[in-house]
Amino acid sequence: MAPAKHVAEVPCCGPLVEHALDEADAVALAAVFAALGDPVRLRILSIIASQDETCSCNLEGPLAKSQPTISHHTAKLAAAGLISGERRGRWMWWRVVPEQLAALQACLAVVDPSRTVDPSGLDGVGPLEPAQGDG
Amino acid sequence: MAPAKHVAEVPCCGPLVEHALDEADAVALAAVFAALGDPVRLRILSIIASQDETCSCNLEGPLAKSQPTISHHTAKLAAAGLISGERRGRWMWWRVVPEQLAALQACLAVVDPSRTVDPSGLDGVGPLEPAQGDG
DNA sequence: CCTTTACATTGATGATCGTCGATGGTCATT
DNA sequence: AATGACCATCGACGATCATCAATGTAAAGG
Repeated sequence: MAPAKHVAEVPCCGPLVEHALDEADAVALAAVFAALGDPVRLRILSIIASQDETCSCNLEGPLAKSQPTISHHTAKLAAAGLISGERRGRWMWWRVVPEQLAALQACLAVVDPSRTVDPSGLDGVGPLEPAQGDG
Repeated sequence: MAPAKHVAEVPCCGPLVEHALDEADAVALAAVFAALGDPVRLRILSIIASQDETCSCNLEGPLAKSQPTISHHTAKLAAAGLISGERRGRWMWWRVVPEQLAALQACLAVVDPSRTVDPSGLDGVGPLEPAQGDG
């Protein structure tokens, strides 16, 4: 089958705080985030990103998933444009697409200080404050 | 009873390329990304982020969704720690949690340029056109 | 206290997703 | 050519999700 599956694009090249997202853009962007919304895929991406290239056969072991499941998840990540696969002999080698991750980062950019946001609230914004209130 | 809900935290304070994600961390992180994996929630977050505070009543109109649906989505975003709600009189006011977005950004941090990323293979993949002035 | 307004919750339904077993195709080896 | 190894796809099942109608709960006003 042709590997020319539709690769999801990140439509929001700027922070989403600038303006309300269009519906079409929201659908496209949500598809990319949805690809990250699974623990198995997140671990796959993590494993691939931690190395230069990763063979599919190296994913089944650590993730304790069957081969079709791994293939399914890698296909989803590839459709989201987060990884790109290359076939070397019998093995499939995956690598991350840094540009796509960078694009997601841009979408998650919070409002800059120049914007009219109460500075007192953003002053102490640094690491993650353990503000969990379950108790 | 609403505040008793467990607010998801981003366990991965560093880039996920550093090492393979643990399963528990992957589950927690995936929950946050899954909250962003829906177009409606993405638009809700966008609308809230584009303003200082947003009333729930201002969301049903632009999104063309029923009130329970909006409430459901805002609750999910709040459970993911992406927004935080405050009740002022009869209205519910939502605002983003910049720390959580910043934490997600950190997780999406790609490997720094010093690492060996072959740009030749990424030349033709670039969905991101740098020509995005947006202004 | 009662009415109105606004948000949260419940129950139900249709759709999507994650997972696996089975099958087919492609490449390397013999 | 035959065999084995490896990956993608298909079909199916169970689980989760998104959505809405109806109802409950909390706050503001007379």
